[in-house]
Amino acid sequence: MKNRLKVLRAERDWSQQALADRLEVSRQSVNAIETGKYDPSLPLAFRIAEVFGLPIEEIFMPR
Amino acid sequence: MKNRLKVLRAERDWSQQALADRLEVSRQSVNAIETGKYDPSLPLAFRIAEVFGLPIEEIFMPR
DNA sequence: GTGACATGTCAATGTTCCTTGACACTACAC
DNA sequence: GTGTAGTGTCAAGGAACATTGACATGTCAC
Repeated sequence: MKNRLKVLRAERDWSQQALADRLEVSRQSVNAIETGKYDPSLPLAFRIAEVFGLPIEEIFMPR
Repeated sequence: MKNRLKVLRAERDWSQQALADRLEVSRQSVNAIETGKYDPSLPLAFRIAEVFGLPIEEIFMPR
């Protein structure tokens, strides 16, 4: 699962910590998802989509 | 996380086993997701969306 | 009433997600 | 140089996801 988190975060000039705060997860979780160590849970994916105001499909994509 | 799996499956007249086969997961996993025991992983949610030809947001919803 | 299918659920096990706490490195300000 | 912010990564633990195998129930055809 690839994702556009890093770009979306950069567009908004948010640090990993700032995004983590908005998502109410740890900074390590944001970093792990961004660097592809694992995928977010579905509920977290929904929160990420909400924070960025985009559908899940425009943030995450297979492969 | 609520979901419309049971209805979507009924519309297509698929058994839980038939859906599980298409998703390449166990029947128990389909049942557990349908009955709300837990949420699917993000990759599985994508496969579910693909199988039904719908965006994730039209199958799963918060609360 | 026996057989086949569909569904719900349980136990036990393994993997993945998410946590806290820590350490290293870079870059930039002071 | 010292301090601070940002990022990447590790270890260890707990919570959530997914598995196989099994058993119970109900329905429907035959």
